[in-house]
Amino acid sequence: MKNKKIPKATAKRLSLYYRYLNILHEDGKTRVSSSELSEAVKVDSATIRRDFSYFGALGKRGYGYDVEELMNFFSHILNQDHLTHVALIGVGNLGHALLNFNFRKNNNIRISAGFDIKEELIDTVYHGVPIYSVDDMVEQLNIQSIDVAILTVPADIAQETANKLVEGGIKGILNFTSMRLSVPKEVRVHDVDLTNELQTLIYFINYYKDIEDLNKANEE
Amino acid sequence: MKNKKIPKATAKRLSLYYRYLNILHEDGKTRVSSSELSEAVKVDSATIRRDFSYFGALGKRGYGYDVEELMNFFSHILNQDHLTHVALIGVGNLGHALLNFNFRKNNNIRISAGFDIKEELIDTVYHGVPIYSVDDMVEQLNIQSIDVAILTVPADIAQETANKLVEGGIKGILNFTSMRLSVPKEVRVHDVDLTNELQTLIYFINYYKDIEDLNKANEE
DNA sequence: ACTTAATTGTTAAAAACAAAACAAGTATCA
DNA sequence: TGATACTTGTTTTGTTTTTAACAATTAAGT
Repeated sequence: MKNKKIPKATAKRLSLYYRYLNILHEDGKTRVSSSELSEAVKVDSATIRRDFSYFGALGKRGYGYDVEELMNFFSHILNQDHLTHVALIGVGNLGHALLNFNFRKNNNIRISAGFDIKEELIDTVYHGVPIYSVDDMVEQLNIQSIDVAILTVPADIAQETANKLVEGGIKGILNFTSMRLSVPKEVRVHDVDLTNELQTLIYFINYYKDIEDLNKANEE
Repeated sequence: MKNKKIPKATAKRLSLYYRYLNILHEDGKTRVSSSELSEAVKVDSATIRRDFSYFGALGKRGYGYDVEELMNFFSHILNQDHLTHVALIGVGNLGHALLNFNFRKNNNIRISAGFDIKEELIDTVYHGVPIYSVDDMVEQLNIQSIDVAILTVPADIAQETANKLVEGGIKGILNFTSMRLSVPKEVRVHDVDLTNELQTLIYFINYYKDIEDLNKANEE
């Protein structure tokens, strides 16, 4: 297996490309150019071509890319043929929403276990997902050989819960808590920081307003 | 008002810094060094100092930063003294969770209106937030002078809904849909792509596994 | 067959970002 | 007060990412 180094920035766009290729395929399109795709995914066409080229010559000059071929290629790259079992830690408001969320539209991802401390949740089944006690978490993670966890617990127990996840042999954590986690370097953490996203958006809006004001002021 | 250009990457970290400064302050800490903060927020200490320095000399050599002073400074930068009204478009599973989410812990953000098409939701109040019909959205956005929207509608109506938001004078959209939106350049969109986040995490996990295998293979 | 228009893959340049290194300044303590 | 240890702010260096530009190639039409 060829193993050129794929830049992080490129890797983060692969899933997006794959999704839009699926849409094009469903719409019956057979070919697509980098500039067409660029309009859809809002990524510069040169960046798209560059991204694709890390995986070899996938298109044809003067023609573009074959939608189905490219889709199948990315399907493989993104492990669509292998089912990844995911655990949901903390079945509160957000956890609940994520259980119901369309991850299953991607048939390579399945939330196969939930964990919580609330007695009334333990040993129940939500949306087809059994909920266990956090006390049994390390054990269950091992038994079910789960290696990805979605963390949606309160901030004050985020780190200790992460420690247990590591103990349970987890390889990746999608961290929705407001805390930054300390984990061994072989465990990968992706932060989804909703408060930060919203605050940053607001900052940018105000910042750009200032810039516009400044531009007006500079017309002297 | 001084208006040096703040790099995008720096801007995205400001809210995180602010949050941790608050935690330190609550814990009664009066001073903090860049290396201490670095451990907490998982950002290189040099990057922290560089980030801070865009706003001037905020610390003291040989001492560090005064927690309260720095916190107040960022509070101002992040518009904590000004209430931003936010609309939630689409009160489904995820929307529901976000209504209940702790944005109100930040006293500068308030979700002040929800919009949906489901008759049973319209004219009700969830968690203190009134839900309106999407038909009245443009009107209400104007009346309530809301300029930020959280978009949690199904993919197939994402773009048309975004168009209405633009019509309603929205300045920023936090986009939870799986679609990339076309909006005028003065409107800012931040994408929170949950499927992408999870897929990317899985990709990285497998990718690094490959790298390790490769390293072993290369021991020849 | 030839011409024209289209589009890739890649090279080169630019921009953005991160990290290392260190001089300048400050605190602390004997 | 002087010496030592510490920590910032900034300069320099290195890395990553984006974008522009264009030669090479293909498709399609005449």
